[in-house]
Order: sequence, then C-alpha cells, then structure tokens
Amino acid sequence: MFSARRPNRGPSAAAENRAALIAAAREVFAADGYDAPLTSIARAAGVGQGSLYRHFPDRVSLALAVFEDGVREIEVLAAEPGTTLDDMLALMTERAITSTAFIDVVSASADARLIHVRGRVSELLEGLLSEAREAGRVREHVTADDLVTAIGMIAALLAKIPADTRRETADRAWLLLRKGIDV
Amino acid sequence: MFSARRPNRGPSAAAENRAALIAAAREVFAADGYDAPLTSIARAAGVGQGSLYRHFPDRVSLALAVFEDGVREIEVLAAEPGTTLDDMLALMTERAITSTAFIDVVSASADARLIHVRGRVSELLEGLLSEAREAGRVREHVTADDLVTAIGMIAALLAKIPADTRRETADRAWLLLRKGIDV
DNA sequence: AACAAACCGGATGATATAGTCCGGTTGCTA
DNA sequence: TAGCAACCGGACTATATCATCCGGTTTGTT
Repeated sequence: MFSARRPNRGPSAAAENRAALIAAAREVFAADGYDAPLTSIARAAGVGQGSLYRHFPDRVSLALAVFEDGVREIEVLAAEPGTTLDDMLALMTERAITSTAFIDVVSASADARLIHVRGRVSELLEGLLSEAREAGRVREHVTADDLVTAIGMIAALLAKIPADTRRETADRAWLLLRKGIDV
Repeated sequence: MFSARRPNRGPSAAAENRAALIAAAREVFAADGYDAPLTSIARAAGVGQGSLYRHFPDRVSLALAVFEDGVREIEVLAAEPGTTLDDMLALMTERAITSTAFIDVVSASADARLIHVRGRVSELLEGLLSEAREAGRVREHVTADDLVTAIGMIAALLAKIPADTRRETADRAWLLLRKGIDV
C-alpha cells in the first residue's frame, strides 16, 4: 500500500507537528489538568521536546491554542439571541467536566493573556445575568462575580476527584448552588 | 544573661525538635498549602532533613500531628449538646480559611489514615444534619455528602486565591450555597 | 545531483524536591 | 572521666520537570 508514514521532519512537517501537539495537549490537559508536564505532551504527540518549545514557547501559548475553540464557542453562544444564563453556565460546566484545565484558562489571574480571556468571559456573563435578573429568574443579590466564583469553585472541586465522577458531582454542586441549602 | 540557646542535639533535644517541626509545619502548611516542600518545613524549624524524616516518616504523619488538635476540636464541638449544623460548618470553614491544608486532611481520599479521619467527620456531620432536617432548618434534599462536597468545594477555591481574600470569598460562597442562586 | 534553508528530536544542563546515610555531637551512667 | 546509646544535621542520591542547544534530516531549488 501507499506509505502512510508522516515524515515528521523537514520543512513540510511543521504544520502537522503543530497540530499533533495541540491535539495531544488537549488530551493530556483533560486527563491530567493544566499543570501536566509538557514533556508528556511532547511524548504523546510523538514529537521531541525541542519541537514543542519551538512551536509553543511556554505553557500559556499552548493552552491558548488548545482552548481557543472553547472560548470562541462561548462567545458565539453569548452572541446568539435566545441564549440564557442557564445555557451559558451549562456550557461552561460541560467544558469544566471535559477538562478542568479549561477553567484554569478562563479564570486564571496570573498571565496577562489569560486575564484578557477572563475579562471577556466575565463581560458576557454580566450581560446574561442582567437579563436573568430583569426576568426575575435569579435572586437580586447574585452578582457576576458570584457566578465566576461558583464556576471556579466547581472546577476546583472537579480537579480533585476522579474523572468518571465529575459529571455527577458537578450536577449535584449546581443543584446545591441554585436551590440553596437552607429552607 | 542565662544562655537562651536550645541544644538542638543530643538525646534531650528530641522532644523539642519534634515540637518545633510541628509548629513550623503548621505555619508552612497554612502559608503554602498541603503540598509545600518538606524541606522548607525542616528549614523553618531550624532542623535538618534527617530529623524531620526521623520524627515523621512521611507527609501524612506530619499532617496528622499538625491537625490532630483541629480534628479533636471538631469532635468536641460535635459532642456538645447545643451544637447545630451551622456551628460545625462555621468551625470547619474557619479552619479552611486559616489553612486549606486542614481540609485536605479532613476530606482526603488517598491515605488510609486520612480516610479514617474523613469517616469520623462525615459521621458527625450526618448527625447534625439529621437534627437540622428534623427541625426544618435545611431542605429535604440535602445530604451529608452534599455538605462534604460543599466544604471541599469552598476549600478548593480558597486554596487558589490569596490568603487575605479568603474570608470574604468563603462568606460569599456560603451565602450562595445556603440561599441559592435561583429565585 | 548538489546545496541551503527550514526544521526535527533527543541529549544536556539547570533546578526543585523526596528520601537516605553517616560522621559527629550530646548527655547519661558507672 | 570514659564509654555509649540516642540523636542531630547536612551532604548525598534519585527522580521529575523545564528549557535550551546542536548534530542530523528533509525538501525545494538550481
């Protein structure tokens, strides 16, 4: 049969290797969290350390490449006419379940590029929250900051438990947060 | 003046060194979390690596020594007649604010000794929760597991933010959890 | 075919941390 | 005061990870 080998070297392999790194990083971040060793990502991509650092000089630029789509997805959803706060929280929770690293990217406070992302997301939440409040769907005292806190809280918890229990735990946590504990 | 030096060596220093290690560990765990380097604890105690590992063969035994008092405090509070679920949650939150490592000890699921501690705490919560439910102070659907989840969630969040903002964030998070987001 | 630019990958150095080992110190006891 | 058991501290080994560097490979061009 025609050789299926990927050259992996030479000028023509650059784009392929870059794509392989992003794909591998997506899986490794999902499995091991945002702090996973970059070495393991290079290995998973079938690529040397050098190529990883050449394409992505640091962890943040790799993470941005990996979660670019996810962030865009959030922006698109926010831009759609009928979108409610519920829809948005559901989407973000889904992403947190799939990869807790996503929330690290969206709610980080260390790197300037990530802070920028967080700012954009926060604005979107603010808009949806205002609508929900005016429609009488949420309590008056709830702020956009509260929502960021709530999502961060759930994501932080999910990061500490086995992946196969995350969906159940996330659902339960949202139920608590939404309905409250007190009578 | 009379020499204030602590011998630090020889048979008579053992107890003092052990106490110094516990005190240093308490501070380092509080400042840097449960995963702080043991090396930094030895340094803070003014004691060599060897002494640290001699007194406490691993991280868990050191953590148990450090938080022994905290756990006993919880048990004592639970045993007192008038104690409510509120009181207990307040105490545990206070401990989580002071040292997020405390919650790592109380809610850990890796080491057998720590699981034992979690089991005891969980039982205590169960008892107080039943009372509160019968008194109509909490919603029917809330379980002891939910409470553990809630505390773990808050502690996980606190561990990711600066120490001087923890109290405020913890209060806000409990308000959300108790009153709920939805109308 | 020969060459050069672009690119690859693993060896390598640097750093951080866990855990061990042993020469040296201390103070009790006879 | 001499011996010894208990104990100390820091050097040392092992391991993991980040980040860099350079000899070697590939491909398009002439």
